[in-house]
Amino acid sequence: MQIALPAPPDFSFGETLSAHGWRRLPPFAWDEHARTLEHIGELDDGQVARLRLRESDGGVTVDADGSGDAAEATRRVRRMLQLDLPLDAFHAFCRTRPELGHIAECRRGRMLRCPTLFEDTLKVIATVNTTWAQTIAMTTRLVEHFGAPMSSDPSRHAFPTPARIAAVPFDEFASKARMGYRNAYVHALATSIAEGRLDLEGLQTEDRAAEELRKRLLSLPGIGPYGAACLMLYLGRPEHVNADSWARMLLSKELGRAVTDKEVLAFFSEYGEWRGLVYNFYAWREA
DNA sequence: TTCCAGGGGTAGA
DNA sequence: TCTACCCATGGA
Repeated sequence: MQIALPAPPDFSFGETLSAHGWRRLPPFAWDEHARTLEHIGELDDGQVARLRLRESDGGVTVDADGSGDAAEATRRVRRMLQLDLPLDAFHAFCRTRPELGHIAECRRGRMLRCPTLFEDTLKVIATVNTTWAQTIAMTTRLVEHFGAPMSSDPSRHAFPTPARIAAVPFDEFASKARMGYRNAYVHALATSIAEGRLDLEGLQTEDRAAEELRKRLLSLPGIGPYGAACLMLYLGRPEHVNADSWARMLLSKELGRAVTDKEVLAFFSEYGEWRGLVYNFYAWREA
């Protein structure tokens, strides 16, 4: 099955994929030569489908394996590429600031997301207080041990659903996932969703105030100010800066001294409602 | 051995 | 609201 998805004129396939490291985390696979992004996911009906995305004239072409539903494939790709995110106001703001002009010029502002908020959330938890190599290793173990295999190629797995993680006893999950103290966060999160006590995906469809959304995200196990800011950014609410060790390092380099998270936040406060996006696409991030 | 990496939870002030 | 401390894991 092939689907041609039109994209808005301010969309850039390459910029969206390179906005952060998500394309290097399984079950994403990026083919640099073919400029193709692959993702394997378990659909609502339990089927495991592989989506292959590539840039095409005026948008994106999606090749979907298996007999999956075109509407669901489309919905997942639109979420992954943030095709429904309006960027005109952000780009207009960027054009008023010399240091941000490159963002509008290069059509930056969208960030690759996973097909579900659950997958994004687990990956954010896997970036906390660890190295990027460990993040890749933890994510790989989640996919290989707990994700549903593809019927056409059982060596390839989807990202695990909450139900699949919740079905595994905690000790077994911890010994296979090896996520350290994050084991408890991930298993508790998956279990609360699987048991119907938490509607995580519902958080993104309800029209709630930014602060209310932030409170809900902060209440999730393993999600603090950094994680909540990341997830809000992915949900199109960029009014918080996901101050990480990279931000502290770069700002301390610029100021010639050690800086705190608070100083990082103060540095970007002038960008108001756009500060989260500005931070992620600030010129120094290209270095 | 010790430190620490794209922080979070908790206690105590 | 802020600080101090601990936290599992694995590489340097």
